[in-house]
Amino acid sequence: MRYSREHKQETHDRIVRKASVRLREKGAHGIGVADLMKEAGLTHGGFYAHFDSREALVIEAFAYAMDRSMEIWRKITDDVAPEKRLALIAENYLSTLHRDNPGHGCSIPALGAEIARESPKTRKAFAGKLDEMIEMMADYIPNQPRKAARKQAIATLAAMAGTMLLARIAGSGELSDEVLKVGKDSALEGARREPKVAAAKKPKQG
Amino acid sequence: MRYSREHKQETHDRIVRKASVRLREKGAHGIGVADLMKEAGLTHGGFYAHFDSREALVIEAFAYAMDRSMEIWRKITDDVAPEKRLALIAENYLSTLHRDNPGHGCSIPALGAEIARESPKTRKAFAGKLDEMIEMMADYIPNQPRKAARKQAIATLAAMAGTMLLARIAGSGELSDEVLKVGKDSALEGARREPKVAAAKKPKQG
DNA sequence: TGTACATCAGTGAACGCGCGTTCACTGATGTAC
DNA sequence: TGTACATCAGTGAACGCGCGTTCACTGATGTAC
Repeated sequence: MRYSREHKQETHDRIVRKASVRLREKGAHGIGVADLMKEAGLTHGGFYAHFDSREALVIEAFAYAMDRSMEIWRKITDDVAPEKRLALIAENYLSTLHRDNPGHGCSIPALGAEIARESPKTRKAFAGKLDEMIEMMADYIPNQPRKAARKQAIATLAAMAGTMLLARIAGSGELSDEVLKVGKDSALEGARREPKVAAAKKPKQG
Repeated sequence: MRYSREHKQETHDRIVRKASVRLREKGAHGIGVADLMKEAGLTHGGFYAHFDSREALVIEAFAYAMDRSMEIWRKITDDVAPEKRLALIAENYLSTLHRDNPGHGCSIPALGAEIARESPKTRKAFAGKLDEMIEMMADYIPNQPRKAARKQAIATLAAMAGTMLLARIAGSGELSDEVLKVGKDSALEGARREPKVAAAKKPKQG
């Protein structure tokens, strides 16, 4: 072999890493193979030694981005009391820093709509990671039956993603800041409220 | 003039109408000028008699789509009690019908991310319509100071758009239906809860 | 140990294709007389 | 009234361009002997 055993894997990973940033910034169709390879310090011809197609890279880059998001969540909640974790994640998520740096942020508001329109294979890869993320959020909701925790996780993630989407549409001015602020208040309030509501609901279902 | 006075305007409107459907279905970059003109029963060469550029059509088509959404909201809430309007809108919004027909649905989950990345001009046009939509939703939240109503409108719209985005990522299976259901419960609950929190003097409805 | 060969990640030109846009032209109709 | 001309929405070929993908080639390094 020409290069050391790990060399190819390292290059592959570098392409994925750089692509995951640029794709979130510019959209799933917003940047070409040649430019993505240039980001990784390579020329475009070598692309197909690493990926079957552009779409295959999009899938990998997107999965990588979702994993990174979840890793960040784990890190920031590492030494935080269980009942405060969800609120902390929401607060981090709904920051101007996140809004203004889509390249290093959550893929859902950045790429969700586009990837939902791709081939079933791509969409399913996205859906799988989405479910992982929901499960992870549910883990951060203590003192609740699993089903209720999962519901709250879905509602919170939807509110977070929707708020970020609206904030980015609004730009970076007054309306955008207002949207982020409301999203934060609403998420924090939801985190406080939901446990009681879910507990009271249970006897009602009979 | 070759055609009757209204002919050109009618053609223009037809292009915008058809484009607004296809763009929501396929994304802001998912369909070309030639195909959009074919949708309207024309050939691509005539496009520039109606629009300065493709982007100009995207702006018009998107604004049209937002206006249509607001018109639908007005229609379905027309003879409904004021305090039930927001819940009715959310219920309609978070339906499988809406999820499975993005072409005739809300532009925010369909085009939001892409348009937020376009030129400032395009993004601002979107932001203006977003604000209109927020204001309209705030009008449907009675018995509240305006500022609180606006906050609730933003939170509800964000939750609605985020839920639809997640549901479309999830496809049309179990996870997707779960997402829609949770979104609906959460929106209805929010509509019930918020007024009490904001205004303690409001009498209970049971 | 040194030498010859095999490997294959990466290069860069080239491919076909579809895109947004331009442009000379058409021909049905409005207008002038 | 009828006739000649002007208008301009719409046509379709053509443009330059960038895209994803292919391919013959390169050359540094691993391996065989």
